[in-house]
Amino acid sequence: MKMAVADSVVVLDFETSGLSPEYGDRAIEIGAVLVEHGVIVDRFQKLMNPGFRISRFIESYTGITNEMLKGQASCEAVMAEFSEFIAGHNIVAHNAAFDRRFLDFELKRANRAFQGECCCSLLVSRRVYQDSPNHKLKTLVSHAGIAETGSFHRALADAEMTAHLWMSMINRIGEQYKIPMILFDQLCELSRVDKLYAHRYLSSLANRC
DNA sequence: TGCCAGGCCCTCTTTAGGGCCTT
Repeated sequence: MKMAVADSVVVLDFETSGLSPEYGDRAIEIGAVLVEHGVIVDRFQKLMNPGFRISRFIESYTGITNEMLKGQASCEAVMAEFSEFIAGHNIVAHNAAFDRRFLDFELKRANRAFQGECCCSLLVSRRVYQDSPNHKLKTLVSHAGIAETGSFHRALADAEMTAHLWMSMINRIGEQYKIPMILFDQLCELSRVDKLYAHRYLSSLANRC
């Protein structure tokens, strides 16, 4: 198992055949980046064959076609490999509840499990970027002045841009509140603080510095 | 072909309803 550095996190994104594994939906692509000390140092991207044809809507939405999924490894094989990539790390995702459901579902089918903590960049963004028109990933990337690294709705590109959004929010907190280093656990706590009290919470962190 | 979920969050609220966000 890899040893995680203190200031590290894996940012991940799933493309799936639909919204709910409970209704038979499966992952079709996983993309993830390992961020250490504010720098992307490793990447993981794999298409996976769900064992059935995906809908035209998903083909259009993601750009991933049934033809592209032919001959790809099974979800179980890809997730067994991915479990090694995330071992020992905490994870971040945009609307993390969605990705966490698929992560747990697919890992279970691969006889694996994830033991780390999970934080949602969407919830953090609702507190840090309260001036954004909405909190879709694409809007936030534009709002924060982040360069697009690929096509939206492809797993690795979305994971990379979510990682840059994550770092952008950390930098914004640092600049506004003079907090030189905010910890993963503190960002998780921020995501749970009532939106109206986010400023108070961050000010309290600044006072402790 | 079109549908499915679930948690957050706001307000015309809290004994609720509906939009947002993910695919």
